[in-house]
Order: sequence, then C-alpha cells, then structure tokens
Amino acid sequence: MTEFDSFFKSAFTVDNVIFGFDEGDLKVLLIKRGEAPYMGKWALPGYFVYPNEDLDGAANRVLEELTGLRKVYLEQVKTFGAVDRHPFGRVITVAYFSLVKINDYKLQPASIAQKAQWHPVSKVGELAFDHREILDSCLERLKSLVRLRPLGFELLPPHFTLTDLQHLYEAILETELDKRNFRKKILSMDLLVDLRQTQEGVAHRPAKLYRFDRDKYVRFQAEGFNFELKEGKRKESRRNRELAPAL
Amino acid sequence: MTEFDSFFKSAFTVDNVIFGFDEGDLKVLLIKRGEAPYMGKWALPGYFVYPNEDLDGAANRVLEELTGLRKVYLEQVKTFGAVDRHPFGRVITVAYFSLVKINDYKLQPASIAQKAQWHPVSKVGELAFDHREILDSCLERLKSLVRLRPLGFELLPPHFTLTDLQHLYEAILETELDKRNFRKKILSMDLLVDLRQTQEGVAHRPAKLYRFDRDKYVRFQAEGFNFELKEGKRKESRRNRELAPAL
DNA sequence: TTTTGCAAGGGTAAAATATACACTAATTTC
DNA sequence: GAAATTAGTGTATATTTTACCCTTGCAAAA
Repeated sequence: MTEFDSFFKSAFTVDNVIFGFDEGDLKVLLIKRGEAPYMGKWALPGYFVYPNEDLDGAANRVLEELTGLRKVYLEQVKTFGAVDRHPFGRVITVAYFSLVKINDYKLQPASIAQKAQWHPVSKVGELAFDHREILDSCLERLKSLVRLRPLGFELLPPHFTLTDLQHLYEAILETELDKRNFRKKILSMDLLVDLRQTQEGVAHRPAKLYRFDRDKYVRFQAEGFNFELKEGKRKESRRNRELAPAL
Repeated sequence: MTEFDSFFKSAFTVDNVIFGFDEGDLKVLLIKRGEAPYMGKWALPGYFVYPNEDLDGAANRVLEELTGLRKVYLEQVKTFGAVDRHPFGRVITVAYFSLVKINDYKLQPASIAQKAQWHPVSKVGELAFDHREILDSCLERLKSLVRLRPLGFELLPPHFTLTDLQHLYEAILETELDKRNFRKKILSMDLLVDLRQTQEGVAHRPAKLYRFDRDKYVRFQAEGFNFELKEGKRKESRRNRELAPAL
C-alpha cells in the first residue's frame, strides 16, 4: 500500500441533463427512480464512471444507453460534491448537459426507457438528490452559451422554419423576441441554407424551410466570430470588440 | 458491503490556478514539485479533497495554506478525469481559479512557500500532469468572465488608477485598448469611486486614485446588468438585449 | 367560388453603442 | 526653465439595436 493508495477515495458519477425541444417547450429527460434513495422521485439520468472511462465517455454512455443517440452535443457544466449530497456515502458528480433532436430519440429497451419521460423544463419541480440544483446550473449555462454560439440547431430537426428557430430561442431565453429583428439577425449571420422548400399541410401560408450550415459555422468560428467579409464591402465587424458591452 | 460500496472509487483532488497581477503582467502561482511523479517540474497547487470537505472548501484550503488568504474570488472551471492523467492511479481533479491581490500574498511557512513562485502567464511552459491544459482552460474562462462581470478589481489593490485597470484588462484579454474609450466605458458603468487622491512619488503627472464600489456592483447585478436610470433620462439600456451580438 | 382565419414574410427610421483619433495638463528631474 | 513622462479629455462617424404593421399565400369553411 503506497502513500497514494492511502488517500481517501470516493465514488464518482456523471449526471446528464438531456435537453430536447418539442411543442414549443424546452424539455428535459428525467427518470423515475425505482430504488432507494429517493424511490419514486424524478432524477437526472446518471451513473458511476467506470475505471477505464473518462468523464465525457461516461456522459456519452449514459446518454446512449438511454436514448440510443451518439455524437450529440455534450457540454461539461459543473461538478457537485457536497459532503452529504448522497445519503449512502460520498459521491462526487460531474454534471453535463446534452442537446438532442427530440425526434431522433427512440425509446431504448423498455426496461430502461419505461421510466424515462420528457418534462417541460418550466414544470419540473423537486428532484432527487441535488438534481434540481444541477438542472438549474445547466439551464443557466445553456442560456449563456446559446447567446455565444449557434447551439440552437442541435435541438431542431434538420429542416426547420425561422419561426421554429425563434420559438426555440424564446423557450431557452425565456423571453419574447421580435420577429423581424430575429430574422434579420439570424439571416445576417449567414449560417442558414435556404432549402427552397416549404412546409406542407399547414392551414396557412407555408413557411420556407432552412437547414443549418455547419461548414459555414466552422469558418465563422475560425475567423474569431467575425462575419465574413462579403464583397469587400463590410469592414471588420464589431464582433471583435474592444470591450464587450458588459465589460 | 452494500452494492453502493462495491462501485469503483477514485481519488479526487482540486487544483487551483491562482492568478495575480503585477508589473503589468498576469501571473500564476506555481509550485515546484519535490517528489515523484514529475519531480522538479512546475505544477498547479492542489491537493486531495478530504472526506468532510466540499469542493469549494478544498479549493479554499489549498489557497489558504499556500497564501494565507481567505475569502478571495474563487470559481470552479472544469473537471479533468482522463484515465491516465495521473501515473499512480485514477485521480479526478476539479479545477478552480482564484483571483488574488498579489500584494496581499505573503509567503506562508517557508516549508510550503519555498517552492512557490509567481510566473507570468505568458511565460509558463510545460507543467506536470495535465496542468498545462488546466491552466489553459482557466485562462480561457477568465477571459470570458472578465467581459461579463467586473472581476478585474479582485486583482488590483484597493486603490488604483485607471491606467492600472486598463493594463490589467489588456493583460487578461491579450489585446490593446484605446485609452479614451476604455475610460469612457468604465466610468459610464458607475462602479468606481473617485477617492480624490492622487498618486505620489511618480515622475510625471500623478493619476487619480479610484476604488471599486462593491455595493454599486451588487445593485448593478440585481438590475439585470442595466445601467441605473439616471435622472430619468437614460431609458432601459441595451444591456438587456433581445439577442446578444453573437447570438 | 368567395370569404375567413392564420401564420409567413419583409423595411425603415430612430436610438444606442462602439470606434477612431491627437492634443493639453501636471508633475519630477535635470 | 526645459525636458521627459504619463494623465486626462471630446467629437464625429460607423455600426448595431430597437420599435413598429401591413401584405401575402394557403387551406378550410361558408
């Protein structure tokens, strides 16, 4: 037994706040606990991290076992380690959130998925453990990230209308946006591709469909979040500001 | 032995990136390792988390043992858990950064402090373990936070000049700022108190001294980052934007 | 076939903010 | 008192954000 081995060790887990967007609501996938502690309460999906697995790997595994989805957007948010957060012993948990296209979500083996259910974020009440606090941290992080990077697209199906996109942003930011300004802003970012198709089967004027252009986004990032220089007309954009508005 | 006890457990630690500002440079406090692994290499200060201690507590303890400082700004950044990040076994570490007023830093018991040294961030090379990666994450986080909240003041002595403050922002953001625009912006935020004193003993026109007004900042936050409504003239400020510039 | 309901789609003017830019003022030192 | 050095300041322009409503296209109902 070396000195190293003598240090206190703890169980550690990941918890994954899985966000989806459906029916105009931001939703989160919760699991009803079938065992103590907190039996019968809703909880975030999570599990122990295996010895041969890194943290992102564990979070991805949790996600995949539950939803069958791989390669979705995943972001580490914060680690929770209050001494008494788990009644059975010391457990440190690393909180992640993921963004999934809710239509891609297929119920996995009934045994697992039976107890899983999407909940509108605005209607989630108390959760098991400190999961409510974890959810709140992830929501806050999502809110701030969505203003910095075009994450919204991760939550929408491959084809969507501008109104869909606006509703998504409104749901995440918990605010109302002006339709004309929203469209102007989004289209000016030149991240959308007009699919030259329209909605079908709606009882009103059908909307145009767009898709997100991931390649353009990559360029967008590489240029330090500047707009592209189009036709040499637009000068360097304010995106690279001397000082950000809030300093 | 319960099922709970049978799960894999790991050692876990905190590492603390302690930032200071001195001589126009952003600095970080590093420790020269006196033991294997990575003996003789520079490393971030860190230690195991005790069983009765939460994560913030551990980070604060590490900071206090090294610098004697309490109640400094501390922010959890990210958790690192690559399977092989520690050659002796599985160790998960939670990375924090702290902002200290470098003049307050007093060498603690020589036994500890002997090996500690401030390094300009721009001159830090390879570090032990994955500490270089941790440092980079913390730097990046600091850069983005400093644009959202007035953190800079945590790094300056209680009284400072506008030029000091500008140099600090330039060091953190790794950019040059326009003097007039910087002053306009900072003063318009109404977070500084003019101390009606000037520098002494400088071989040029002495600068006015200011201090940060923490109370005003609290109000500033509470109002959702709006400017105060002064004399009813200024309307709601753009700080609450419909959509942030980068979306 | 006409009417009605409904969401889509689009532009402009005003306000706020950010940027670029250069000289005078105050102090110490020589 | 001249030189050196940093502090301190204002304005004009460019860009961005905001507020604000009517016409269009489709389907369903009349």
